[in-house]
Amino acid sequence: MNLKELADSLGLSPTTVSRALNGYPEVGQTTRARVMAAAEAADYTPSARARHLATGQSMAIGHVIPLIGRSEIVNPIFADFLAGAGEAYAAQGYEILLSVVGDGQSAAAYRQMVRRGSVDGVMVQGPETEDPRIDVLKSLGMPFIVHGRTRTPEGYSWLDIENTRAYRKATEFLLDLGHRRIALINGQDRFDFARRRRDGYEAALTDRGVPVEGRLIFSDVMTEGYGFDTAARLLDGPEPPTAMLVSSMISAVGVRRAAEARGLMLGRDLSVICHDDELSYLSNHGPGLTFTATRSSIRDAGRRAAEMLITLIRDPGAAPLTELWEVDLVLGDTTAPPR
Amino acid sequence: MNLKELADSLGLSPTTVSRALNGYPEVGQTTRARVMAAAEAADYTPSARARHLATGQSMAIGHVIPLIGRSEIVNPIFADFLAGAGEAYAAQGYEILLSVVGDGQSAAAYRQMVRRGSVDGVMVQGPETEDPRIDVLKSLGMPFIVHGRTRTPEGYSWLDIENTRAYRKATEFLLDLGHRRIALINGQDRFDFARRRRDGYEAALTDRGVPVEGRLIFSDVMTEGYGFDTAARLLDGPEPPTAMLVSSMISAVGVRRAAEARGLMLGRDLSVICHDDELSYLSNHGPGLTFTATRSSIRDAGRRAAEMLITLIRDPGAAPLTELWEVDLVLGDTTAPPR
DNA sequence: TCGCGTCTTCAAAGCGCTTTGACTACGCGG
DNA sequence: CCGCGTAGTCAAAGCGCTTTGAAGACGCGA
Repeated sequence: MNLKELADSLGLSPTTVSRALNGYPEVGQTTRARVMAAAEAADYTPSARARHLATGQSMAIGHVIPLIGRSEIVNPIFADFLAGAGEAYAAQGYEILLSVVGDGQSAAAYRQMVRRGSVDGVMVQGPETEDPRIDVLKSLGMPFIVHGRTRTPEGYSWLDIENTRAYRKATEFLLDLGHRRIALINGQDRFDFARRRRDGYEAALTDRGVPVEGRLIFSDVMTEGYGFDTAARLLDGPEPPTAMLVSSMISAVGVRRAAEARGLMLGRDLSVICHDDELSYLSNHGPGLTFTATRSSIRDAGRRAAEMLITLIRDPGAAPLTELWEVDLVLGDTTAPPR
Repeated sequence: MNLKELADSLGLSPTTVSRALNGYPEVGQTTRARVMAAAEAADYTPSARARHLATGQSMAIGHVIPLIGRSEIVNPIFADFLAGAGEAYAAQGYEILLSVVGDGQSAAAYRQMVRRGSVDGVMVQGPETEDPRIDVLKSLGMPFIVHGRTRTPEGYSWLDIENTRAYRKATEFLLDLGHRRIALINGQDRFDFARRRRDGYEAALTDRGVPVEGRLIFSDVMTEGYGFDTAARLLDGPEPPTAMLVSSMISAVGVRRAAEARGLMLGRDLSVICHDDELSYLSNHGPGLTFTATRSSIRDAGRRAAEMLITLIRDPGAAPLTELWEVDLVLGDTTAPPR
């Protein structure tokens, strides 16, 4: 059943039927009611394809998931971010168009989505300090928003958290407890969030006159295994750190595993602070040992970023929108003065 | 730049240009070369919207992510499944159309995607023993494939793993080691995979004359916290089990946390077998303690299911496609005879 | 020279909507 | 009784592709 058939069956023109269904005011009360009833009865659904062509909109937002590194890892935060964003999109009638591509191919993937007109806006995740995707998107003239930012976050819209300040606070907290050898188990250097966290960490140390030691700073893809391996190496080495600052709770789980394998208890023999994205399947609340953590909900970020993006789509001429979220430092059981 | 303008600039008709670009044979060698060069030079990309309307295809596959339960949890395996599927789709020019919906609304979401013609096929994940989505999709006449199956898996295409056999094997392995009190920390009852795993577990116990005890069987959303809470309760209770069979590695991490908090070491004081989906950020290989596990790559499953779906789309009249994968039981460090 | 098959190319008709501009009917004030 | 504003409806023109059916150009054998 298409619009024309529905119109014929009602003895009306497609124009009137279309307007009745889409809520335009130029349709009489009774006519509208008749049309709605007939559409309902016939189980009529307008063709998205035709509507997209006619309106010039796609009612879809482009997301690109890059597979990181040689082992093509999916960033585990994407699922919850998508869930948050999806909620906001759904509320406004947008769908997600998702592309999964190899590392380094995302700029091309965005470009293709936009050129083809498959999307009305684009979401960028995990920006690097200098991210080529941003210039590509600027030049394409498509609304987009970045979750995170680059080194020079000007001329585009973004939503980010106070990474630097959070890690400075966390480091200061450990320093206040008396720790001096604090390791940083960070994400990959190329990502801007990792650089900012490191900045916060180093600034706190420097302020207190504690030397920044390269041997205590690590960066890699934040898997559980990375946390385990790094902590294992540190704990087995000379002068092991008394505290560790871990950029992901998943890696922190690996750190805990390494510690416990050595009979060390977190919060007694080793202090750990991690960043908690509030992943839905990895909660840091409830009974049992909880991590002291810098906490910010990735799901809320997804939701808000999506809302901002929709605002940009509706008002393309607007100035860039930016939001910078404070991050809580939440006390758990994994921090204590060094023994 | 659209097709008509490109054609005009070449002094050709849109017909010829369209055919030249799409590789149809009715175009002369030299003309084709000219067209390709001009399209390249003008950076011409055909409008996906127009193409979809003209061809009647959407070149997209519908995926729906349900938010499970009151706390709206995202199944952590979805990300890796998507990554695998996305790879296969990309190879054939398909995109993913993703919808995130509340628990219980997925049937409606699928229905809407299909009725609107936004997708050419549909992927169903996490089927329940009796899943209404399957009847809806059958009646809609759209190609679809189910990752997993229902109790009566007939009349549709699916890809599943040997859940029953895997859990029977795992249980037998624990029985062979001498365990008699084996707990099952399973996924939610309503899901078919959980029921089949439980079947395998109970069959193995019954075969050996070991009574099935309701107090040792649990089912819930498989978070880390669920593993922790359940293991904690069991270990603190009377007659704690000497072994646990856990349906997800994430929950198994929680089990490990509960055990270690009580000074129990996995593989010495408590045996644990979990199911390992080979999530990219939670590897069960490498150094340190690894779980004895039933292993099957969720990413491979995604890739293969996507390939099967594309086959179905290309040949709509074909009989249902089904695949049932064997599951490895991989020896790790977390199993030993009871003390 | 004619007719016919082959190779290229094209005009035009969709695909199923939205939206513009025009038209009709009606009521009301002048 | 006329003119005009307003509400309701419609015909037709897009949106930018693909695809059908037809036709022109060309070469070759009869």
